[in-house]
Amino acid sequence: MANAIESQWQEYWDDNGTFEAPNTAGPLAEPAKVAGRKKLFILDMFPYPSGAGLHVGHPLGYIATDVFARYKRMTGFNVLHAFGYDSFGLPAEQHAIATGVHPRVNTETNCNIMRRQLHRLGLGHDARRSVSTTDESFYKWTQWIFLQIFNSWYDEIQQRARPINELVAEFESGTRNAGDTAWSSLNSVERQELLSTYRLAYLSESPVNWCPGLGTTLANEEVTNEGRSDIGNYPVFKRTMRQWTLRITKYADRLLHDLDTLDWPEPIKTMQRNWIGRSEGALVRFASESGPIEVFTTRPDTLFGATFMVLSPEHTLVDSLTNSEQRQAVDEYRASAANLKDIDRQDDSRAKTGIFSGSFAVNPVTGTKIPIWIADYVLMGYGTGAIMAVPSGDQRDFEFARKYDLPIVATQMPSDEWFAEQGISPSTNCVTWPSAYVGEGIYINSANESLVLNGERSMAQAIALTNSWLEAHDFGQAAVTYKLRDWLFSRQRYWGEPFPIVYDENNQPIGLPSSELPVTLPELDDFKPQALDPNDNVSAPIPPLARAKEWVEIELDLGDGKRKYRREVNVMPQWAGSCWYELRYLDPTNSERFVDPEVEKYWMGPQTPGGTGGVDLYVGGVEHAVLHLLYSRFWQKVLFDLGHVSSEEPFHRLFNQGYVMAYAFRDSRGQTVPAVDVVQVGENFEYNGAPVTREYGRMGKSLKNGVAPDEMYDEFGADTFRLYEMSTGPLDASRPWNTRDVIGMQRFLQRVWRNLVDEDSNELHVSDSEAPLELRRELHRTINGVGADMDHLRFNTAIAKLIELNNALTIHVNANGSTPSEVALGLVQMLSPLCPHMAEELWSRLGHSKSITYQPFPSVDKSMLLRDTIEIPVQVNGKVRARLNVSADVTDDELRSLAIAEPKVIQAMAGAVATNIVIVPKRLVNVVL
RNA sequence: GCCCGAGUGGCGGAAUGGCAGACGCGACGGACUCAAAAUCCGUUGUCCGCAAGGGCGUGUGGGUUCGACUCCCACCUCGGGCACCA
Repeated sequence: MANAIESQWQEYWDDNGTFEAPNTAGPLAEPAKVAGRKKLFILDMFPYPSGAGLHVGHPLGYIATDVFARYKRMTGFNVLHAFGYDSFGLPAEQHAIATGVHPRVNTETNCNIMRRQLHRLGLGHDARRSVSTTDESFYKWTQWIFLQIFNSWYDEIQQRARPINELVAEFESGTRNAGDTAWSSLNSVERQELLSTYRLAYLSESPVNWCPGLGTTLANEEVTNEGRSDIGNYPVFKRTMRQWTLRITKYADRLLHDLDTLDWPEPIKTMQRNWIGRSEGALVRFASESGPIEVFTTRPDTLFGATFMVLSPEHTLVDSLTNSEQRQAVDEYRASAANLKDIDRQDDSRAKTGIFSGSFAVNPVTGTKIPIWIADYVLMGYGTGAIMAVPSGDQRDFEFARKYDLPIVATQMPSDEWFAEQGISPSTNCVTWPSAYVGEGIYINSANESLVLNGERSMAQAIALTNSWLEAHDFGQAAVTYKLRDWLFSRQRYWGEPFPIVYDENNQPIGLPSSELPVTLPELDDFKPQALDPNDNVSAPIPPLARAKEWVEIELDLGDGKRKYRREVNVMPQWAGSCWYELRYLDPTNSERFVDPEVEKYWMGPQTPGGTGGVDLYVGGVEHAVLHLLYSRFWQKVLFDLGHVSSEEPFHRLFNQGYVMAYAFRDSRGQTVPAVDVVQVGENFEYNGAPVTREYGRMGKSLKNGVAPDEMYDEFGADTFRLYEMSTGPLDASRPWNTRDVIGMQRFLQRVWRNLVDEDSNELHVSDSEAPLELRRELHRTINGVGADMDHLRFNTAIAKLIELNNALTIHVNANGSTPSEVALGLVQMLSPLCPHMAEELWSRLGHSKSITYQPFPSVDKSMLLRDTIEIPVQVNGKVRARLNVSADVTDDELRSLAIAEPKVIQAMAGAVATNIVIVPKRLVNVVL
């Protein structure tokens, strides 16, 4: 019956707009419906519409938010729950390259498949509010927001983004110094170049994975372990390109501090804090033949121990510092480092490698000439891309010094315990220590004429002394740095948002006026990039949009007459749309603004004065802990600073659902292959006849191990499937997929049905007679427990409680032939968030003409939660030896005397005397011997 | 490697300092049936024991506590992320 009932109620909900949430203003306004209800904005991390459609991992979070939304509607909230598609992205473009079918066609097909699969689940979304990031009416506003960012700068004093025009005005009026040259004497190109050093969106040279054999740049995921392309197995080269970058680092401190205001899982906050990676220390300048080399160090107090310097292979000074003798070796080393993945370069267990540049720098505190080395364990993306190496105080520097026989000078005397742990005597020369010493210790070898650290002092004091010395002698100053890097925002692809940017004849980027939006993607006949010689690492990469010549060359009047311009040919990354999509759900059809301010304030604004606003519940996978969740916070803050939104944070409460896990398989190159096509051969697994290795991980497109939900609908129906997904564990835990277990939830629903409806006659057997006291108490205990579980998203235990109630009801029905109506009504109401179709059907059969959706959740009669007698375990030395059945209002004294009189307790005590009797009132007795 | 999690019966899990194994799956036994399916009733951590009863038991090793799945330390294994999958 499930399929018939479910499609009937889905049709009813569609026809009646059951889940449409009223707005306060604009086309979706229904003020009468808004009045007197608190708002609740519930959000799912929207999916990428993959060609494989939905897999059974997707609905875990979607069902959970739907259950929660339905529960909250029953407790009086105006619930906004909408759903959209993050539909730009790599797979659609790859599909287009392979088949020649336009990504838009493919994307629409995939969206429709997913929409159908989700509709079949009975999710209560407001369908009017669905958006796709690829809709022109959507990405028009993604481009508009980019322009807001481009046309802004970060005012360090006010600690907020401000329009770039206000900076220009300050330069013009002279209230702000433009730098070495006065603003008035700069030409227009120089002015633009100066402004670009302030803009929150700017161009920089950044590395890409360039694959000439495919004629395209590749995502990290598309590069194999051996540094070749997944498709075609061609060589991949790391090289730099001029790309858009967003100045997220300006927000590092606010992104860090505002985490404290959020109701997010603590581990996610920790991950974001670590990702932002704030470090205090000093910038120090070392003189060299090629000018000063600046390093960042968290330990300026160890500067006397800096016996060499190390530059990242990508450092701009490497060329000029390399002498002719070392030239060839350095070039070879840089080439090999270029082909390493960053993730491997950060592997501390890897043997250190490096090469001497041939040049020296001067340690500012000792005046000593120290060699400058180049090594890949120093990364260009952190600090200044160069370090001072203190081998006695840093393990990586220590290993490097030992390998290349570089000098080691101790600046702190380790503790005796440390020497004991290392198994060496305190007189051991630091050159032969087994490892570096990191920690507090008496300073030694750390003094020059004007800076003396030697002796006993705290690290903080030594750092402060060094920092002020550096500043006084113009060698550096205290500084804060972050691991967080500015956000590389260009992709050399087709299927993304075009930038609303054109270049003038001076090659200066110009933001288009809003009237030019949206900048739509040009049509292309062929999505295949122009392949080159696989080893041609010289020719420039040509992004797909660059081949649309008529689109690229454009004539515009931007206020100074018609001129020729050239469009930006990169596109935005997929993150762009997901940075603000939740705002568009609020006002999806607005053509004047990205969202009506009044509507935005209602759904996103702070609910209490001084409170934090944002989405009330955001549910999604923990894999988004740092990137998506940091990028969208950044965009929200820019929009907030510019006065476009009323909440400084986008997502007030975050909940991470676990993953549905499944086996996945990888080929010899480390690339995943589709799990459905893998065959087991004895103990081993093969794909297309080649051996593959098995692993276990999150179901999804990356691991190619999805299982479609459609067969669940066919075999069991949506209600059973929903219940199964919610019952298999706590929402935040991952769980393996196991079709075999689904039947249990179907049996449960069938038992509920049979308790209310006679199978033979199809008539209700619900009676008006009162439920006996014990059954009524069971009902109210269940209402109490299920309500609390629903509030805390503990749907698995809510379901267990409902099963227990129904099992008790079955015993009653078997004895009495009918279900008391109070139990029938309560059970159906409690079930309705979880299995809404069956609940609607039973509700209707129980004589109600309106949907159960807005019926109040049953209320608890507190007097029904009492029990007459309780069972108290009695422990002897922590082991349960007996149980007491006592009155529910038993006193501690009664428990004590009953416990020690119990024969099994006396036996377990074996004649010994109790030294203590611990009594937990009305719960437990522990006799301690 | 670094950052963040998780390890409990044959399986998914419950219990957040107080009775380990709720609830479900599976398995086993019984009822119904010509039979099977479905349904209903019962048993089911493990070891010793005919039983009564007892020993052991929440990844491993230590610690705190009257009492630890729960808190602390170390380790092992598995999962998520590591900036161009999203």
